[in-house]
Amino acid sequence: MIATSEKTVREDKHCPHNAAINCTNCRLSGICLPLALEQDEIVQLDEIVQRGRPLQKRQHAYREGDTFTSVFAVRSGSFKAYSVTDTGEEQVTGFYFPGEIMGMDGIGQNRYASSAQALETSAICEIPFSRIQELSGRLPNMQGHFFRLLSQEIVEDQRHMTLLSKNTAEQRVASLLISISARNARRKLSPNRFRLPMSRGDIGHFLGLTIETVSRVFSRFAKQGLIEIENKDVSILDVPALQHIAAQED
Amino acid sequence: MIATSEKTVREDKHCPHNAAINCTNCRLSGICLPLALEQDEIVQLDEIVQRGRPLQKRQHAYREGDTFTSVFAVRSGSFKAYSVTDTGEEQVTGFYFPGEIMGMDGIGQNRYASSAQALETSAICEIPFSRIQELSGRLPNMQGHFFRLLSQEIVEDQRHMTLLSKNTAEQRVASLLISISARNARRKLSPNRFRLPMSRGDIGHFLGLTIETVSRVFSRFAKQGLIEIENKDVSILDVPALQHIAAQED
DNA sequence: CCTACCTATTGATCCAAATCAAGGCGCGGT
DNA sequence: ACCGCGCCTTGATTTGGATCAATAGGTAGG
Repeated sequence: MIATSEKTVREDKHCPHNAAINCTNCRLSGICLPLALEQDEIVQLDEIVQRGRPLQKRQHAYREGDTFTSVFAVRSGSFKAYSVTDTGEEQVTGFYFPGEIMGMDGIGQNRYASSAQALETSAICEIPFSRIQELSGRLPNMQGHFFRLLSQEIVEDQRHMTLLSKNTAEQRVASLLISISARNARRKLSPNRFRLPMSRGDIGHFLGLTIETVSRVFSRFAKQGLIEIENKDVSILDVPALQHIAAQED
Repeated sequence: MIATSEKTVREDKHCPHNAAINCTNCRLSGICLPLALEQDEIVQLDEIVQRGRPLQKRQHAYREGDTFTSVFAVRSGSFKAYSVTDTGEEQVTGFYFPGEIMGMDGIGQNRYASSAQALETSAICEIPFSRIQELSGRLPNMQGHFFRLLSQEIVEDQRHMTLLSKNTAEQRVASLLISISARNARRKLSPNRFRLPMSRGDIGHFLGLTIETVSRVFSRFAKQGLIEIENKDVSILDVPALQHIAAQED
């Protein structure tokens, strides 16, 4: 009932990464599911959340086509969600960082519409959807929070459509850097210096660009003094300039 | 509490288009909200649905930035949902036909993320979201149906992202024709002969193409004998060929 | 019925990013 | 420490669709 594929997480109380973690003491509670809940409601949520052993790089939390059972909160590390087209090309539909919820595209068809793969060693919280529905029936805050979460994903996807349909390569890359920077800031990490967990290819498959174009844009930004980039480590030197580019001004 | 903008629909019991319409006898009940509900549940839904006078072409059901209050079911006619970028360009995020629900992008931020404009004289059912939440708390079917609706919109948006990022102009246009054809079939209308309610520009703004490219692709399809097109009236002559193109085979 | 404007078609040219191609270098494995 | 394979960068060339441009057709208003 819980496991969906050979690589799904399993309980493992002995792993130090899992010890004594619950929603109440989790440092992500301010940006994750508990956000909208009262203290006693968080306790109820906590009871249905299943915490597994860490996933290694390239392991999947779920796969496109698997029967939908749960949504997943990222606790540490990062994921890409992607689907594969008829011609075998990969479309990355999103990146997920700690505190963010993935897997909601599976609700409608009872199977996941995308696969979620760890970009580095990562930990997740699995939340069985049947329990969420049950809880949502009793707790209006929970129901409202989930409606909002789903709606926000729609809005983000529509923004991404606009990016893909209207923006230049430079605008797309700048937008991604700004987005990752902002999400880091939300988690009290440096917005100016971070490591990109995904490959150039992943970025290209997300932004609708080839790997060569992504690479060239990074080089150009570096040459212009907007960023420093060495491999996957980025420093953003001129945030306003990047924001300016991303906002397609001029 | 109900009205959101100067152009929002108003009750008008004298309009023949509205007479004696409710969810139980509506011929769209098989594809609209009542889909997942029991008979007595439909009656409860019916009580919160507000039916307005028809909207004329170019009138809006709601506008980007308006405070979110309701979602809308299309009863007749058609709509485009669109948002405007920083540079004033229009991105069409979707087309809505009878039986389909629009406005769900407003839930997350309490304001609509897009505007919905009638492409022809159209009628809508307004459903206050606060009432939906309340009803969803009591009726698990209703809650489940709404979760599914939201999730399906995510899946469709992600498919559209893939279209915008990977497909050629011909594949995009073929996909749209197939999509409209399939939605007509669902409403027991001809899948082979229909009128496109939107302009070439709207199609371009939806598919990430210029108006010229859309026009050229239509001409090319006509020359190849795949469709006949005269202005907004289309006949699809070779469905399998179009599906083949849309599925990006070859 | 005519006029004026808006929408669509068609042709010519241009350009941003894709594709093709060739090294370089970083990292995991032994 | 070294090897080897993928990943990344950079350069040369091509191309699909954008842009620029001109005309035709449809329709709402007078």
